[in-house]
Amino acid sequence: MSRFGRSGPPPIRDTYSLLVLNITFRTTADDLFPLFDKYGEIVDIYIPRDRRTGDSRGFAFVRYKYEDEAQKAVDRLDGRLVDGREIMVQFAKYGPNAERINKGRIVEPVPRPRGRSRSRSPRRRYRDDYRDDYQDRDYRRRSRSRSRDRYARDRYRDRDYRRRSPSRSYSPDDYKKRGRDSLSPARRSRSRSRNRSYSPDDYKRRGRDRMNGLALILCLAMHLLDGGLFSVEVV
DNA sequence: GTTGAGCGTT
Repeated sequence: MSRFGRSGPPPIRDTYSLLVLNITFRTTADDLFPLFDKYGEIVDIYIPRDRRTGDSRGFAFVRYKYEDEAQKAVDRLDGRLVDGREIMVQFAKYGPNAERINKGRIVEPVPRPRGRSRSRSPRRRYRDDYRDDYQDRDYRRRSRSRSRDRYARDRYRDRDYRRRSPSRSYSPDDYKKRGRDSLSPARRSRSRSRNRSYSPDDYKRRGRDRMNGLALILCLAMHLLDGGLFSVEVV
């Protein structure tokens, strides 16, 4: 996704991962790149998302090639206001496969459970997404208005993010504007459902109609009884 | 249209 055109994540040996917390749910790797690129050579940017909805989970990983540059990014970008929120930038502590990480760099493969004890509780560090709290109706209608294929191109390398379409491109002005926009509700797909408002009159008329129907049936029944079609002996 | 502690991929 956030890689540079290849498939799969780029090799992560000898890279330094930063964890970027507190980003907006609509901040993309494209938004982050111009910021972080200023401090060094970026290998990859990855924004974990909910696998069902595709929504951002609100944080990102930025991988640098060199430690000092990563460190510089931490120093300069930690606490910075991005899209209206103060981001937190720090070295990642865990790798993609839960490896231990030191200064953003993998130092220990995957923590092996020693012995034969398979009884170790599964690492559920993160919220358990796939549970019943999804009533399989909500995530279905989430509009995916922000295209997801935007990552699939070698955008960063070409440094063409400055002149991209105004809608999603980065530019100082854009950045400012976006910051403002983020404070006001984003206007996206305006497929508003038609106002199915019932006027009070409608409501009354409906009630009347129903009553009339009932009365009619009642009358008919009485009439039939009265007319002796059904001889009902009352004792 | 919403959320807000936290550590990731084909």
